[in-house]
Amino acid sequence: MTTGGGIQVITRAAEILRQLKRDNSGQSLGSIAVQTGLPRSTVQRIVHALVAEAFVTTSGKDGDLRLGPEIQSLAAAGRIDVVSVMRPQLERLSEQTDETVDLAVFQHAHMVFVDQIIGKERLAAVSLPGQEFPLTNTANGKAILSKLSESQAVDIYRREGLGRDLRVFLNDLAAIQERGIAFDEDDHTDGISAAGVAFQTVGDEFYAVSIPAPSQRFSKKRDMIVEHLLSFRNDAIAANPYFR
Amino acid sequence: MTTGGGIQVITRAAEILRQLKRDNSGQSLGSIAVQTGLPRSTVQRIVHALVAEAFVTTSGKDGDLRLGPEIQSLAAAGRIDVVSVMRPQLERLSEQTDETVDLAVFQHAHMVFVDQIIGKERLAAVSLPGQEFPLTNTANGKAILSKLSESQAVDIYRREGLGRDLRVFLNDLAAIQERGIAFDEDDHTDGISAAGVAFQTVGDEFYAVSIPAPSQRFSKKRDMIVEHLLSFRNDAIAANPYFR
DNA sequence: TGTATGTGTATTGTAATATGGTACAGATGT
DNA sequence: ACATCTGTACCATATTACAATACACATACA
Repeated sequence: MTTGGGIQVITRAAEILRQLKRDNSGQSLGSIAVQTGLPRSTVQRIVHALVAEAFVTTSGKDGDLRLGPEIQSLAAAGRIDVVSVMRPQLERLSEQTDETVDLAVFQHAHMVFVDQIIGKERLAAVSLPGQEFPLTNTANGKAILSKLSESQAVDIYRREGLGRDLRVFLNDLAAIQERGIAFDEDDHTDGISAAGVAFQTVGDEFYAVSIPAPSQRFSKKRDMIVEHLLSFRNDAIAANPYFR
Repeated sequence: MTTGGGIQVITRAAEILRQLKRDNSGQSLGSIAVQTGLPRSTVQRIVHALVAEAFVTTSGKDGDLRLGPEIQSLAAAGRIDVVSVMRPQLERLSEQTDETVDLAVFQHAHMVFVDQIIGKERLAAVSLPGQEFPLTNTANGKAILSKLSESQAVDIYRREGLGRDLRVFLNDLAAIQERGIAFDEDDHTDGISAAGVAFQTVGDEFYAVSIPAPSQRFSKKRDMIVEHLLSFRNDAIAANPYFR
């Protein structure tokens, strides 16, 4: 897929690894050869080299090639700290809108706040980092739900069991997917509304950024907040190779 | 002729990646060349190829090579499910000891139970998966603390603030490190004692396996439980390349 | 301001290196 | 018994990776 980058073996090794990423349930040399279009003997050589480096594992059995432990180890060392990476961007967003900005991560079927820039016009109720929130009635929660598979979303919808109509809920999610932004209008907390956008890391962690405000003020600034949130998504997220 | 694994470029590319793993704060071509003993121009070629595959990132500035996003992406696909991998081993452990076996993960300065095999002699109080526990007064918690850095351990000790002496606590951890096993004797729950061992994944997640039992029975079976826990650590953990 | 040493980049002749066709030994399942 | 899969091994070939060398540009030091 990727354009040739200088060294043939490495391009091919990467192709093989990406092929394993596509299906990591245990492939054979032949399977990889067919899928990548490489000669089988070539695949064999390269795979052997990758196994020697623990980038690929051959768990004993036949036709059983998977991504290996060294990749996990490298990933652990290369993991970026989303909070500190996002910090300056969130501060900018807060300045632009003059509002509080929240960063939350999706974890164990919950939303967890992990960072917050407090706006100039301080709210009475501020959510503390570490605090957990539901997904189905918050802006950032719904933003994330719209990025999950429908079955996952429905699971969470059922678990949180707020007495809404499933079809209305799914329509809502569809609209969020289309616009790329979610809203909470006095739903989670009476008198507070919010808008939120979601993104995911290449490591498949889900994050959401939301801007809450007293509903009166929110409705006045709504268009402006939406605009800044969406351009934030372009500048800070779409531009960063670690996010999607 | 070939060192280590078959294909020279791949061996070298892996060396370079491991060098970046060692220090991912942004290295230069020259630095990598020196550290790996490879010619600078060779390092340049290989790094360029790795950048083209997004295994390495060059964040604009000079001397700024880091592990890239594709590694995170591969790691996400190759991540193993510790619970299902451990399940059969834990079942065996439960059969061997005739006791309940718990698996917990270290998360956000807490212990979280993620799996449990209920022993034949059922306890009255069973901990449910998902439930959180402190570290400083549980067997699996202390087992994990003994694998963390001293500063981390002390942080958690302070946060959980149970009224013990810090020096006694640190001595306890040292003993656990040495023996590889931790104990809780009527400490977390009166009448219940437990033994626990900890391990970590190559992705640097920390897990612990513990065996709790009513204190009377525990003291009778203590040696036997210890023996099986330790050999479990050899068989299931030290033998698995994903763990350490 | 000159010198030294760092950065990344580009070129190029050489031979070492990866290549991939071909063949083989076992499984597995038609 | 045949077809088709698995992984493994060999080895002549020239494609391929190799690394010395030179360059443009920063930064630091004296």
